[in-house]
Amino acid sequence: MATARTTAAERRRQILDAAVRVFARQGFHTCRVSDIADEAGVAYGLVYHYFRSKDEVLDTLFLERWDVMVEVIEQVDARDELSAREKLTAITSFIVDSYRHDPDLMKVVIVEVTRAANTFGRTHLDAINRAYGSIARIIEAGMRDGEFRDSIPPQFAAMAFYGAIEQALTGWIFDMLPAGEGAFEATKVHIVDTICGGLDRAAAGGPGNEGLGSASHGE
Amino acid sequence: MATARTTAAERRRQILDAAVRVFARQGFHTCRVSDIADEAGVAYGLVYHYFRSKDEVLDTLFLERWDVMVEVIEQVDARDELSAREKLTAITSFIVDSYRHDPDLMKVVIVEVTRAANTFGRTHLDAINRAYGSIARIIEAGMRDGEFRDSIPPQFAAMAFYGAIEQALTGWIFDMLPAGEGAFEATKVHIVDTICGGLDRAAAGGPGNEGLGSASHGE
DNA sequence: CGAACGATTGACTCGTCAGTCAATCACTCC
DNA sequence: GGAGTGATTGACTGACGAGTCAATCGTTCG
Repeated sequence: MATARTTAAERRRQILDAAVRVFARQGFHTCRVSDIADEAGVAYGLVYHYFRSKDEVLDTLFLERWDVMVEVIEQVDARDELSAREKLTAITSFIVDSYRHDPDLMKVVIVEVTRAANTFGRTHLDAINRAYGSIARIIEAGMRDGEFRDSIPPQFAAMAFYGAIEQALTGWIFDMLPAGEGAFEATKVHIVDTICGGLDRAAAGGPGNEGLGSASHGE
Repeated sequence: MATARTTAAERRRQILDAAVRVFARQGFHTCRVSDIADEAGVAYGLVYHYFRSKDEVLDTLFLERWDVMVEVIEQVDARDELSAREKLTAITSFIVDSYRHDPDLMKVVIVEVTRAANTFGRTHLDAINRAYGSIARIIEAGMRDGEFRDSIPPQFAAMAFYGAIEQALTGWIFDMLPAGEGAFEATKVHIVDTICGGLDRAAAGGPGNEGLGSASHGE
């Protein structure tokens, strides 16, 4: 179908997309390669024509997404007109929107790689650390400018910040936190508000800046 | 050896302790039951004399520790003389000290169960949520008393708080954060400082209360 | 001493998959 | 048309590891 032709790239994508659904539904360790093939409507062996191993499928999925994220973080950092808090807001927005846009993929990235650093993430620790590092740099700059207090190590603050985001997504993934359209925007504000409230030199009062446009999306 | 007698309870413990070491070293999914038996210096089949399955070994390890933690959290909450911030400090202190006291066990609890909610944690989601709930209640009370701002949902704040702790431990586990004796006490302060700074109604300035004694320990 | 009973042993069974590969198909180009 | 090339198929293999179980050991107690 679809014009006598299905390109190699399309087939590969088809398998990757099926893998996302299967990993999200059954988990990486629990599913069989045949489940991926079935979901993609493709023969077992074809998966091995496009990927060296089951691991490589997950690796590809993770890196595809993570690289986009790291790049977005770095682009955000480069926008000199933004305050540190606005930068963190933009990053939060991008990640939450990534989840809104494709919850299955983010579930796989987080549950199977990021939060599974022993099994898989070990391979990707560098990639993960690159993200932490970029965030830490934003926070550090904020401290230098006097926007943030400097009594907390930037590296730790970055982990707390990213941790809060990941925690929110995890809460949605496992139904521990109410999801739904409304929750997304509200949570963005809460994340930044919680973390920055603790970083801001001045203090108190309501949330700082809201309604900042989100960073442009991946695909 | 050891006086003709090794009681059933001791043997069981011996196997559990070996399992902690093996799980911490190789990961739950990667290790074989025979690895546990070998590490314990015991025959393969004996593991099945004391436990129904490999899973039950991990379950036991997790619940033993988690139950202590939940109980400590509830005890801390009951101490009316403490402010909400002091309660959070006590909880942070307990968890960080748990890691200091037995890093392998905490690594297993966090990496293999808490952070792997898809595989295993699913079974333990209730237990995990009980902890979040107790923390949320402490934060909610702090809001009622005017100690904390009430613009953030307590449930979310609890996740951010626990998330920051877990993130710090994860950082130590995977060498992403400097560990070492000094780091433990400093990190306790940073965790509470980061989160409460964002929760405190008033603001600014240095960390609030330091040097609060930690809650009494498990065993 | 010698049942009796639980602790202990480790070889074995049995199911499960990841990965292989020889065969077939479909398209292109001469 | 038909040879060549790469995509596609799915039965098969080989390894691995959880859990079983019949046999042995050691202690206790009559």
